[in-house]
Amino acid sequence: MKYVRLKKQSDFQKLFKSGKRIFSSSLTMIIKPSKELTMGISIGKKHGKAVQRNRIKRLLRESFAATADEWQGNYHVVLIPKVADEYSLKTFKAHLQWMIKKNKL
RNA sequence: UGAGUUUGUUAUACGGUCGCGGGGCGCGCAAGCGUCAUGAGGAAAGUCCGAGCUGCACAGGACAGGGUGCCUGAUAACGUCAGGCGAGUGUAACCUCAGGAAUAGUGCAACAGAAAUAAACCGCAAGGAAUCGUCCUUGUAAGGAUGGAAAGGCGAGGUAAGAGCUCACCGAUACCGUGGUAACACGGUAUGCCAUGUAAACUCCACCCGCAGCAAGAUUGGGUAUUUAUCCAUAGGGCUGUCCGUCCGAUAAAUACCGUGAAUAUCGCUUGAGCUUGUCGGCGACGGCAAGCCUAGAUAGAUGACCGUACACGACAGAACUCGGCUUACAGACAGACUCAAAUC
RNA sequence: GCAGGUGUCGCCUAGCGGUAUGGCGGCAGCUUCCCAAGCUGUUCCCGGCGAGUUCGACUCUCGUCACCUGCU
Repeated sequence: MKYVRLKKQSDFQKLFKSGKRIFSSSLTMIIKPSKELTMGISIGKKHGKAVQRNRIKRLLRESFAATADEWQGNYHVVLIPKVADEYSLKTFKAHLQWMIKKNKL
């Protein structure tokens, strides 16, 4: 399944106001039903300097692309990583799959 | 051999599979698909300086305000760089320095100390007095004490005691000569030295600076026509604080036709004071000439994941209009030059 | 990307070339049967960090670090 990047500031604002929040130990996910599957990433200065932040974004995009086929319905999705010492692709991927299965999205 | 100073270069490498950005080529009406090469730094950082570029009037004037400050050069420009001069630390290589003017003027110098720009507390000496464990007058500034700083330092002569009062040496200032483009250096002569520090206090002198920034700005975001209303020419507005000068009318509503993405889209956006190599000029910064090369351009913002091989097991860190510097962060590796110490020949 | 500002006791602040002020707080005492309130005394900073100018720097200058705000 293909997905589109979520870009507009107003879309983010809508999700933060009225979206449903799902938590795991490494991620917070905000979702809302829509016509197609869109994904955005929110990452702030508390996650480190530019190099660190870029790396987290890459890992999240990679893991979302890998799990995109498992989605049953179409949603707006925003991923927010939690602050940690180390970030790895495996944990992000596993947690995403777990969240999708558990909530039957 | 040991210790140290300094200047450069480099910043994991190679191969395979999947994935991302823009580009070329091919297919396709289009969406897109295939393929080819290509895709972060020495600091991309801090935004501390200087420019280009864009808008404001064609970028103007005066005052205010800000900056720079040994000399000569380099450069598009600079608060940068190079070479030199002076001062300071270190045995030395080397390193550091906002390094103009203090008789144009004003301010400040706490505490201590007799006194802080002004002189006499203790002293030293002469004369006088006396109630004889001292006091008064005059001379003096060597010594003591205070301080960051006390009328240049030290030695000799001199004197009642002293004092550049006199002299030698050192220092300072002025003039002259020589060398140097210059800062300045060296030598000579004179002045007994009217005299503190602070201008990163105000200030003076010389030179420089218009203001804003790519979220600048351009095209489209509605345009055109007509009507009405409001402000209005000694007004209002524009790019900065004020003044001069100069330029221009502005805003809102209704009707008719075409148009409908609005923190967006397209441009600005990467060929440039560009890079590499050679050569010539220059001590050098740098410049001239010739040949070759095209080397990210994103816009929620592209470099990652997995596997294999090698070793020193990989630091600081991610372009956002573009350059020239400065500053700061940084695991290491390699190369050049120099200094000191010890030993040997 | 660009522009501007602030760092002083545990917390909030004043001052600005000569070892730093006040309040809240902490501690001790008085008061009370006990607590609170009140009163009295006392404690707590060497100035975000590193240099320079100066006799002397929290203050002036430069660099640096952290935090905050604005432009959309």
